[in-house]
Amino acid sequence: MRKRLYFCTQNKKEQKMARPTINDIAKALNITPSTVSRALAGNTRVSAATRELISRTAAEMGYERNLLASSLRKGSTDTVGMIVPRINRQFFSNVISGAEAILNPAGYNLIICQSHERQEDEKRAIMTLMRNQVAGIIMSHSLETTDSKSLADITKSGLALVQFDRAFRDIEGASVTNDNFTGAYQATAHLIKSGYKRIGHLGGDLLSNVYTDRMEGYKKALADNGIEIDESIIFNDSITRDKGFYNMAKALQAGCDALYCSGDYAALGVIEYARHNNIDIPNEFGVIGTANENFAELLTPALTTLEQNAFDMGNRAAQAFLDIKQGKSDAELKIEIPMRLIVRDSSRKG
Amino acid sequence: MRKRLYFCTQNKKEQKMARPTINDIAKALNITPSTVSRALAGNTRVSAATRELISRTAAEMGYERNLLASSLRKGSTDTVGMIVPRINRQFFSNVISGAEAILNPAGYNLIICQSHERQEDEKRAIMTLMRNQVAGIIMSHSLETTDSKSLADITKSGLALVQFDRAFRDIEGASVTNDNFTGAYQATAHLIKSGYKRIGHLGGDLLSNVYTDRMEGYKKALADNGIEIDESIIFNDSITRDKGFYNMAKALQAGCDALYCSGDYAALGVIEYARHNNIDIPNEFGVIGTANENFAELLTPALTTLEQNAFDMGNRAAQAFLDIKQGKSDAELKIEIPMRLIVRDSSRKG
DNA sequence: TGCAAAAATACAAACGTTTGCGCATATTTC
DNA sequence: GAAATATGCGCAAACGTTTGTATTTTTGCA
Repeated sequence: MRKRLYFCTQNKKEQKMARPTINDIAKALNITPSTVSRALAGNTRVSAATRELISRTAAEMGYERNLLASSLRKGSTDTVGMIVPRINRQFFSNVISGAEAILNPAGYNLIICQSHERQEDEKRAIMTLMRNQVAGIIMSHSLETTDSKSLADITKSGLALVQFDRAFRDIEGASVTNDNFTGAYQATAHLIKSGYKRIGHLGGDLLSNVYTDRMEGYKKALADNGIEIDESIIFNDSITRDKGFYNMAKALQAGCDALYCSGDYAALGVIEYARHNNIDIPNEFGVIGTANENFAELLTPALTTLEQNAFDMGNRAAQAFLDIKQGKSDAELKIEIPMRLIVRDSSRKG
Repeated sequence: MRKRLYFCTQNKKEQKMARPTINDIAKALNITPSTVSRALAGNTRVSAATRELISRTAAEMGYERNLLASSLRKGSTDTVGMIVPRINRQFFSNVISGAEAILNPAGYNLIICQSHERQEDEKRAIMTLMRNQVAGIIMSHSLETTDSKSLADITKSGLALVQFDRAFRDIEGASVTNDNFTGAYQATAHLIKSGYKRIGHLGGDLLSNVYTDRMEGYKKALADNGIEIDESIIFNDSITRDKGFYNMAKALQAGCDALYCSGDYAALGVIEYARHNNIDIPNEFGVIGTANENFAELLTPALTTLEQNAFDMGNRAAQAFLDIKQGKSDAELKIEIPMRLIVRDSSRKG
């Protein structure tokens, strides 16, 4: 079998040294590895004196616990997996930061995977995470993922699952979502109150709860204000900048004087179309976006938008994971976060 | 000792089942675990027939290799660690994506840590990654980290190290950086050619090579064009929006009519100050930023900026890691990427 | 001083893989 | 037809921990 390189006290200066193990420490002190292990774990079964001695020599030798071995033996890891569609979206990277802010202090580490909005990548990510024996998975599913089967497999194999933002409702485990319905309701109501008369909607893919909920909120606000719903000014699958630009033209043809958009990028397209065609926002036309992307406040006019507090969502998703580990029942772990309407120039009809 | 839950063929429907191991597969087929292991690894020492049989039943039983055990035995993992100051910065998240695009197909997984620009967090991250036995570390050090000691420890313990963007030059291992000097030179030269006469500089912390190089490039461009360097219009430690706003006032007092900024956020502050004070950009005042943040093109006026191709940088950093694994010498692995000047309205003097 | 109880440490198995070696059986070679 | 080679698989050790149990040492107390 292979030989082990034993820890050597710098016989050549600056030499690369094999990492010392608890066995090396044990050998150096003429004790057994089990005592070393217990000592480093702070177990009181080993005397304070040797505990001190051990941790000192461990530090001297530059010992670092091998988490592979440790986790293998213990049968559990302190790693949680996180799957997001894309890491380079303001929203998702902030959710990640938020989750990290809770999980790191709790002793967990994060391993991040991207699905790139593809179901296949998502499945691969789930497999990778399971193979790495993560303690749980926090995820927002890809847009391609329309059935919840692969997510169900996660909980079935005993892993903690927390869905966030985009969540299947028929799945056991925790979920943290925005209250998209109420948010969209408020945004639409704000447009009505501001005096816009014919308000359209740029929505997203209706296979996702996120977008159906927003559309429903939009419709309810209209209905509650006695405005008839006109399906011809509801444009689904329209959350990109291009689609926003394109559908703004259609909305204008249909006589709209305002749009509630399910995404800031779509709203950006709307503003750009208006700029190109000398349409005065907000006086002639009102726009509200969703997400509060970092550019929203920087546009001219600054974009009114529905904020989804990403960092907070990450916090709560992480907390939900910890709660599951503590044995809280799933029922208590379906969390809805209110959205906040940030009113800026793009909806201030003067 | 603890009992193992053996794999059970769904005695209750939908029951949570323990993950099957190669031992379970072996038992089911009345062969030994070693054969199973070899079969699943595609080893030709086991016959094609049994190989087929094994991989079929493995699939049936829902077997997934336990990477903890595998890596422990093999003495190496397929995980590489990545440390960035903040994940929710456009630049860093794109570098991560770029690295992932190379590493995933090569069979590696990424574990991401944030230093939050704090040296302590960075050290902790390094420790965590080492404990997790990563195959290498790709990182951009925190601004607080002014000596390269903790980075040196990485290579000393035999890990592959790739620095990107912010890199200590005295460290063995690979590095991928922007050609900040030439980039800044070009940006400044462009301002000169556009007819601006008194060009100042909003720089960053001079403890970082990134910012000293940019300042040197700026100075060289002035010198090459026969313009005297005036230290009073060089503002260091000024890469935030606030500082940009604040130092724009000072630059104006000092008679500047243009600024080359080491960051888009600083340039944003400059533009905002100009807007508040009715200063016409670009006619009265020229601005160039650095980074091409996503908002740069959306500002009014659109911001001329020096692009640092983050995705490409991630690609190359990952490739450098793979090269190290292949045994390429460090000398070949000091890579400089050219920057690209994207000319937009903010520097078009009319 | 002796003896039980308590404290400190040692022993050994186990986590799930991988892999060098050995041992059969099957195939080739002269 | 015997010797040499290939093929297919099993055995057992090892990776570095953790932990239940056993053993030794120390302590307290009569």
